[in-house]
Amino acid sequence: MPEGPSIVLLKEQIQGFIGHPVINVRGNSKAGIDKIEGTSIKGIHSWGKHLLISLSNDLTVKIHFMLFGSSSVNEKKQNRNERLGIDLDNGEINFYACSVKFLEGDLNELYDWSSDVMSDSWNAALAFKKIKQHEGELICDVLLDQEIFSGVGNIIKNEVLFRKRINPESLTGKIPKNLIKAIIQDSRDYSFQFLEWKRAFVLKKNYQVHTKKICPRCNIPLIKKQHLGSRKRRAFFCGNCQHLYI
DNA sequence: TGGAATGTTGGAAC
DNA sequence: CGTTCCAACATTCC
Repeated sequence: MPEGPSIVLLKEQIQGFIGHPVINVRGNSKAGIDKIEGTSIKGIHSWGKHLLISLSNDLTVKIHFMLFGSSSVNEKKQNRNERLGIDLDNGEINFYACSVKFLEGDLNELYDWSSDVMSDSWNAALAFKKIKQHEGELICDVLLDQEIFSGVGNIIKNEVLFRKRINPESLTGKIPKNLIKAIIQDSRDYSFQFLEWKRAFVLKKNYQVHTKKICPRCNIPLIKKQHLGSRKRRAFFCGNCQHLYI
């Protein structure tokens, strides 16, 4: 469940555990999860693809799902070992195949919430400033930069570039400023659209280009590049209606 | 059915 | 010493 909106959805689903005591801690994580025992849940936050569970002992559990991670709330997955399971007095949350780490100290010092496209504190003007430092990079790489667009993943990248009609191989510095601003705006708008489609279990059927073969605008074959950019991620795009700026 | 993917880190290699 | 490359992680889907 890797991209930012999926983490926001999970965060919503476990809000009811805030303020509740931990009854038992399970799992094969080597992060020292016994530190969770005897605490209660103080708060639940997210930053980009990070799920952050703050505890009453002032530690925060940071969950990152990487590519394959998953979770289940108030049930266990069959035939799977939990990486981390937390039993509360009103339910349980289980995490599988994810990275578990502990953070110490004030989250506000550790995270810049204004770079999270899903955050109330999202700052589009700041994103624009940061992008100026990356004008020599391809736009497909810049959109995946978690310091600029925290929470944007490969699906959101492909869909936003299609929606804004920009070829992923475009050189960032050559894209007109108004279009850079449009990309920044849509990275947030589309992420919230992604959230609502995911919530309604209709995300995948709403992909326009990601994993698709035909351009829904031009009705011609899409281009698929397997390892595009310095991040070497899959790109799906239309060579006709997505303009290349070089 | 096997290969690849909604991702990141850390260490080796250059 | 900076950068770039690669393995590792480990599950689901087509």
